[in-house]
Amino acid sequence: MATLSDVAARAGVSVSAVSRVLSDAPSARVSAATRQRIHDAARELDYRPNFAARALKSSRTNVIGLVVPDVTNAIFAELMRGVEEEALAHGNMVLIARTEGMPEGEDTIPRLIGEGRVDGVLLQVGDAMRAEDLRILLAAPLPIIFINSVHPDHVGSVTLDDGRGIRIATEHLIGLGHRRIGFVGGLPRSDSGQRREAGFRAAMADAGLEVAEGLVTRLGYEPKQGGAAMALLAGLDESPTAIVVANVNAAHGALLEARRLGLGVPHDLSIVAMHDAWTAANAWPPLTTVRMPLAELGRQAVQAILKRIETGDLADHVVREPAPELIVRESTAEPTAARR
Amino acid sequence: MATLSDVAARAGVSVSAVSRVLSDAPSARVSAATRQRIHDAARELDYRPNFAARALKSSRTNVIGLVVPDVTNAIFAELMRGVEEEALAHGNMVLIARTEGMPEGEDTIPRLIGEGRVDGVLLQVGDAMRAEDLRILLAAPLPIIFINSVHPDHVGSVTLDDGRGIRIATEHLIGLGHRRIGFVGGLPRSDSGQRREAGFRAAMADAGLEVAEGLVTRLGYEPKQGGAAMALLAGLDESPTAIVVANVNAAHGALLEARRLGLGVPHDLSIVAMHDAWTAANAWPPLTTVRMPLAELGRQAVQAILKRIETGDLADHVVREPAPELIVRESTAEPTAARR
DNA sequence: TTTGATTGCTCAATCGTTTGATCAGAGTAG
DNA sequence: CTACTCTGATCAAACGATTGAGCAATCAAA
Repeated sequence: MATLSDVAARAGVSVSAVSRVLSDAPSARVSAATRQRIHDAARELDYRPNFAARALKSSRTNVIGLVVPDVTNAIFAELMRGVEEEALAHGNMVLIARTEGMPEGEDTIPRLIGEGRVDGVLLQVGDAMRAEDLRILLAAPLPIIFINSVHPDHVGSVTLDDGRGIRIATEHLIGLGHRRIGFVGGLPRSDSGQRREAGFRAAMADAGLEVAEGLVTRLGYEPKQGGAAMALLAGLDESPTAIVVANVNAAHGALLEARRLGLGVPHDLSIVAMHDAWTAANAWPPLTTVRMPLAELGRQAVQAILKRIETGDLADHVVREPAPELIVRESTAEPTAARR
Repeated sequence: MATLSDVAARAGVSVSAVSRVLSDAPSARVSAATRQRIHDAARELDYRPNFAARALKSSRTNVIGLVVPDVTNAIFAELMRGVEEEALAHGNMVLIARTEGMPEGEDTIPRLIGEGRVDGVLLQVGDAMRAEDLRILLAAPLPIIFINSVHPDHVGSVTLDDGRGIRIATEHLIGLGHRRIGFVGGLPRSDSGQRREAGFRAAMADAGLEVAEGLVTRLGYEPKQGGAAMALLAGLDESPTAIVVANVNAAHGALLEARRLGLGVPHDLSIVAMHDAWTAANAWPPLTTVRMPLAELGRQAVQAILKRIETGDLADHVVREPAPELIVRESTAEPTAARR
């Protein structure tokens, strides 16, 4: 690989001249002719700055860490896409670290921040994140932006308008004529879970409908947990005619369990889920969902962290555009007369 | 962050002594007492080597690049898990780069290799990888291991025993009594696609069954393409009673299309797919699949590239253990008398 | 013509590690 | 007592880029 001094030699100038021209430093006083020769030489040698040298000198790696619970998730995939695109657009790369299901004793997080590998971290806290890792991250002298969660002692987050998304889902069911509506939520300690449940309650209240406490579950966002919630709700004396599921992954589990129990969807039970993913379209019946601006969330998270790194500015921001969108597929319908 | 010289100062020794002790260089002649003081000081300061400085000096980043078509894919997720775990076990980190669906004009690949960000690259070639990116990768003076594909002018790959996997799937259908079996394959130019189709033909031949050419499609691994293949096969005069789908993602599309067409699975049509993923268990009916050792593939790919980096050794290797495993769910059954 | 400012560069230190070369002192052999 | 050989360290030069300081030449103003 060509170095700065190779380019300098070829252009017949000093290394510093080359450095200044190629990174067009404002303090560069270089004639147009020299400038041209430098650019030519760099192009001919296909010069690319060695990132280790640059990082060492400037203590900027142009890498941002994306710490997520689980890469498998179709939802994170969309988020990652936004993060990656925006990062790239600003000349940054993304180093992904997973927090769940890691072998015992691994130390990715400490290494990520301790060895100076990243300029900042985008953190999506999952249900099973180790408290120790979170502590280390918060204690680190490194910019951190929380994605879709807020932390009591930490300013700097980008979140979705979860309440609005769930409200749209709930209003869809209400509009179809459902009155006994259940809620399959995230874990109670989950920040987004609380916001989603609040959205559900608000929508119900606005429609003058009562929320039967037995119809609200808080088991988690995973398919298995969605299935467990479904089993719970179906076993009730007064089971719901429709459910709002706070996460599309849980909705898949719920759907599977409903089928196991012989419940026809949407005939016996309507299901609407938050977040859209390709799996929703391929489910049977295809799931009605509310699409949230996940890619935009990722993009704005990157903007937030870069701003933080460059100017020190810090803020909590809610992503409202593009607005949540109801994708009506085949898992929701009017309640049957018998069950209304 | 503490540096080597901070540690040296605290231990009352020179920087080089610290460096040698902490990276326990064989050439280090240091007394046990000094050694102890150095270790203590390092621990007290929570010293971690600055990775930029280390990379600059040793031209080793301990980062390996994982270049995949698409992170969304549940199949890659499993692969990534294996890659990540094995890399971590050897003190390496993983930088993920996506090749499909990237904005025009991005230059991730050239930057990845040109700026010295990675010690080597694990490359999963997808259907839509840009020829230019592939050319750059092959031309780069950087170790590259192909994952589940082989390249004519390149030694250094780790592949699955695709033929064996498809054979197991096919034999399952034959065992159930199916004789008119279709194949939903990958694109003809795809390396793995060819191996899978060959496995299918071999299994059929061994059972003395003929492969009707109209029953073999080669549209691709994506859900949409699986759906298109399904439409094609269902429209045939002599449609199959069962199909082997070369990829579970395509199987989801096929399943959806079958339902659209009013085909009952498995009553009218059995479906078995290669690769297992959580989506398969959550489909309706849950898909019968052949689980391939994807995580192991990832692990061995890492081993291969580290070996390549350290010793220069290069080889093409097929991952046969753990052996492909048939996961019988509910999408396969004996053919109905009427359609046998 | 001297002074001062401006232009167009180059010099050299520095970031934190690694590593070959060097060196003082102790021990051993002759 | 001299000549070696170890032992246990230190010195100093890289790696490649950035950046403040310096310097020679040119030009305008006094």
